[in-house]
Amino acid sequence: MADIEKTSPSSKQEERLALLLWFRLSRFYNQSLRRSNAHLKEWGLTVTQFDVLVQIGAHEPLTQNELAEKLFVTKGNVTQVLGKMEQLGWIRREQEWRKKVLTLTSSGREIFREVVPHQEQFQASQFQGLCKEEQKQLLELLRKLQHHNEDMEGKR
Amino acid sequence: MADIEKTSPSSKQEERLALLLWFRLSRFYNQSLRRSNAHLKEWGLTVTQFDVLVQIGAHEPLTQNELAEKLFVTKGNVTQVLGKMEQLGWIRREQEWRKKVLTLTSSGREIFREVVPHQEQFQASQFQGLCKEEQKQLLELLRKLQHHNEDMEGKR
DNA sequence: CCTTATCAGTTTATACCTAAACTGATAAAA
DNA sequence: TTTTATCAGTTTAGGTATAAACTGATAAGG
Repeated sequence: MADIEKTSPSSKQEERLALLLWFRLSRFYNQSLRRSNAHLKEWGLTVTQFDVLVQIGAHEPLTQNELAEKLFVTKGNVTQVLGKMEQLGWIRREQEWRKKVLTLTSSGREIFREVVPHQEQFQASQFQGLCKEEQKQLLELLRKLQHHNEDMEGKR
Repeated sequence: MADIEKTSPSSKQEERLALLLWFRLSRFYNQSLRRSNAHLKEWGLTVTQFDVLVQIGAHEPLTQNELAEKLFVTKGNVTQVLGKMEQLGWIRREQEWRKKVLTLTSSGREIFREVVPHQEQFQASQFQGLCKEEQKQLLELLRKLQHHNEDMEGKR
């Protein structure tokens, strides 16, 4: 990983640090994602589907647009994912006003109740390399990054 | 984001913290990814292609398998991505022994030299919400997570 | 009332990524 | 030798994601 330094010997140290941070972050993220998918396979669902179940389960009823915002993905993506999940009988989409209202079916709720605790436990195991204090530190650093970038977004 | 707490009122605090960490991490990661892609569009390439250029540029010659390991993706994925990049004339694949040796073409090298500094600068701007000290902290936390999870991987 | 804007969701084209099965070649063991 | 294992890369099927163009409905202004 440290070989990134070979990339561009002329660049400033801070810039190299940022590139290194990005590589590490994406490595950890992708590793975790892959593992979570493998873990959730036991219940026949994917991380994306899990995320959708969590959001609808915690906030129903909500619209597709709201869901897209919470998941931080495009509405086009939500359309696709929900199509599949509706077909599987986990969620309902009901036209109401100019929006579509999302709710869990009983089968969706059952999966939600069963899987969430397992996934929470699994996710905890992924972060066990850090003690509780460090986990809070990480959370705080991520929060700062978020805020800063949202501000930048606003200024454009 | 704090609404995750509503998900499962019975779960232990540490487990909820882990789920929260995961949501924040994935949010920041995906946001950064999207922005990087938008930024790199100016030069007509994607983050994945940039990563490939960086790795080949810094380590050539290397094989597809080595590239897959460095990028932490599957070899099937590498096959696909390189197919496109070969077609665009940025890289060369030469059969040698039982492996394929990857090198940059002159056009690939040119892009590499031009884009890397810009992307480094851009990436630095993404982490500007943190001071240098905090950036090092974040790097260290990610390193710890990595190590812990690689150990777990080994034990299976 | 009619026109125009806005808004929720869909579609399309394209790229990324995985797991798992497969191909073809080299190497190792019998 | 013949068989078997291993190894690098490819293929396939399926899921995830985007941007951008589109549809159809409601709302707002003239």
